[in-house]
Amino acid sequence: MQRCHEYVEALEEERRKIQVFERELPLCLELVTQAIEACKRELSGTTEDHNMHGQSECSEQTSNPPQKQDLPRKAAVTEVKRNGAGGAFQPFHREKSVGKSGNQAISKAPPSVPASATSSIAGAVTGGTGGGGNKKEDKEEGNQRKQRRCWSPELHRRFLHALQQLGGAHATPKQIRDLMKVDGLTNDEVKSHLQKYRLHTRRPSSTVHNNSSQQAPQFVVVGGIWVPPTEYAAVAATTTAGETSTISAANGIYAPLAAPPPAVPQNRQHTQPEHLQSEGRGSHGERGAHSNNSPATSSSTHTTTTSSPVF
DNA sequence: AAGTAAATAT
DNA sequence: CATATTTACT
Repeated sequence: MQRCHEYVEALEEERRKIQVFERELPLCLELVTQAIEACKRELSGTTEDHNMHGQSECSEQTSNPPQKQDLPRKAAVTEVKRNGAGGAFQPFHREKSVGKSGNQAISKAPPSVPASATSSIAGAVTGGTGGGGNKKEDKEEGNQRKQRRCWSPELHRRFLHALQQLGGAHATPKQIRDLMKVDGLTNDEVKSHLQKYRLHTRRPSSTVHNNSSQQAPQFVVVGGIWVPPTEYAAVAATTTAGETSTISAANGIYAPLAAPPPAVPQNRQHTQPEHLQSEGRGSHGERGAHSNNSPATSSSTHTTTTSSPVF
């Protein structure tokens, strides 16, 4: 029994190590977890003692007792791509793109693990995708689009941090990823985020359908660097001599961080002769009759939500 | 492997 | 309908 106990502990340690690679080795985690549970069952069976101690971080402990709790011992084959080096596994291939609307119900999250991560960030970082809860058990089906990586503020924070260390948004995805030190984060994911980031940092003008009347411009993007919601003004301040230090407001999206001030389209006084119509992006039949001085033009649709991308 | 555009998912 | 994230392509 003693040995068994030690075995369990060994397994648990193993599991802790694997946990980090939840995304990459879902099956491993599952297997080890199973083993542990099996051992524990046996132990508790042998001994009257209910060794249910530190069960803290085991399988889903959803606060949903009255739920059909059939053991999820059905290893769900999850996509496991990035097998960089000696990729030992190459799961099932997904048959290219499947019909668009056909398969939406059959894919959710991999192995869910509450992951009572040790440090604060660990959770936010490691659990990258897990932004939300994973309900339905995924059913088989070889196809499974990669789980959407959720860029939690934590991740974005790291992203920015890395970006800084590399000075500027010219950093290469790989470099960034390395500095971020986030497990499971792939190059492509970073690349993608970077793309978005760049898109956003670039003068978000033109398309901006801002009516000059719209309250005080919540954020003026002056050659700034995009900063995560609130906070982290510090980061900016630290790194470079923050010339312009006007952190955007609450839902601020952009923040100033001394940078080679690109042409900054300052406030446009009600200049009407300004033909901002830079690109005739396809179908934009909004511009009906201009000469209409009708007041109707005013805020027709309040839906004009100042979009605030969140990371 | 970096950039970028197109495809999808939310 | 707008965005966020993934894929495909170069």
